[in-house]
Amino acid sequence: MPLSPRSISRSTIRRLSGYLRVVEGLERNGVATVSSRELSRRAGTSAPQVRKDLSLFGSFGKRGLGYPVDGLRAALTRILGVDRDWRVALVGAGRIGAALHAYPHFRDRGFRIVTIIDSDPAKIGTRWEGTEIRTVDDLEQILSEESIDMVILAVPAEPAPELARRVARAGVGAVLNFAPARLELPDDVIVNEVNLARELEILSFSLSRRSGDEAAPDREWR
Amino acid sequence: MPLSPRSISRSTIRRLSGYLRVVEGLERNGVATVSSRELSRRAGTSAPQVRKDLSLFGSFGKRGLGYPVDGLRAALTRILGVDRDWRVALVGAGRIGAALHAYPHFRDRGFRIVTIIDSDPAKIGTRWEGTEIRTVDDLEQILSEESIDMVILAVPAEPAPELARRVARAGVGAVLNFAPARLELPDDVIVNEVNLARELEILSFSLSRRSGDEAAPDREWR
DNA sequence: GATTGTGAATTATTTCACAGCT
DNA sequence: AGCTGTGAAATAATTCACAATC
Repeated sequence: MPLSPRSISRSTIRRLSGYLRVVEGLERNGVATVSSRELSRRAGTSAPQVRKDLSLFGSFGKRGLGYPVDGLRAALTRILGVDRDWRVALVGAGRIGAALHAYPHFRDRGFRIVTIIDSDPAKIGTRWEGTEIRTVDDLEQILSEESIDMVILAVPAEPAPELARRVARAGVGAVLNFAPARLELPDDVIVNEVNLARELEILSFSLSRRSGDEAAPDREWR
Repeated sequence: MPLSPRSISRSTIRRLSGYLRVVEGLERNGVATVSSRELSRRAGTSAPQVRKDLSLFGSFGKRGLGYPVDGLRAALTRILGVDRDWRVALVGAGRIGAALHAYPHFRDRGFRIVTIIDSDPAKIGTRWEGTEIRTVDDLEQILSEESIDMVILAVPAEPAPELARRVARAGVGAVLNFAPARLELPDDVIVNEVNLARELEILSFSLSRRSGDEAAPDREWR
């Protein structure tokens, strides 16, 4: 029963998030307990994997019975740090920014977009659902004054690395980057990347080797 | 020099996509060759990793010199299957759908959104940049008539699993799922999930264990 | 009888280190 | 001398299997 396991892999965190989603669904349906087998089925992994993942953080189940749904939901919420609200700044008020700003599941999870920042003079001063769009010129000041915990960076690739550096310098500890550019930030800033084109490339890769590629000579690639 | 390596991990594919992005940038800057060291630095991985990843598909470099940028770009484009156009259907014309439809990097990569499908009667018949929004009632017929290769599923969680089944039944081989729901599809359909809330949860998890958690007793989670 | 929690075994992935070209 | 390509070694992740518990 490790209190703070030394290091948790990103895959494990992803799965924990999946378990939380499943367990919330079960709770809404009034299910009282769930076995690792059932949970794994619904989360798309294996039962031993579920038990191993959870055991990294404590002992939440009862042998012979399974896991209490409410207790597990509470534990996962706490482990993932979503038992509190987080102050989020949206940097970039383009189309992706707009979609993210309106995304209901962020709010449901306690991710509160409390400020929006953009560089387009036509947008500065306008409001999205009551939240004013402010100028990127004041980036550092806004992030610091608003006690921002995380930044969602939804800007084009070109300005992204420099903006990310400014965000980091303002003391923000975590960045979710939607720009197709690699951010080089100090180790104490957590960066998570979402590259939308890459997700389609994975499909394209897999589809490509489906049919007729068995005999492709590698000479073709010089 | 394996022609069609048996199985390639998802991590490897992700990295290949990263190498392609880097190499395209180098090419635009007129760089002729790149070493595994330089490439790894720019892609955020290690030099042996780059060499291992590439060697899974062939031998693209020259000892003593490095990799020719143009040849490597061509090879990666081919490996990832983005040396051709793909016919993509967007299912779900909400805000996320709108952002994805306008996303320039999809088109740049040959992912052509040739049809848009929604369930909202108010949207059916209207057009986005010339592409008509069609009714989900005709989903199967549209996907088949339009020879759709991939579907981007940008709908709420509730209808997602059933819609995905219909997409699969229509013979589409790949789905990029933005709905926070797990899709259960036959093994011959490739599914890739993007869960936006999860990406913030990863940040939240990491931020949470930054400070003051060393002594948290696990009793608190019962 | 069912199911967890967990060390041990297995499998997968990454890194090392060096022979072989340029 | 510099750098790739790759088997071998090391590390990480997953699965197994079973004692402990309900």
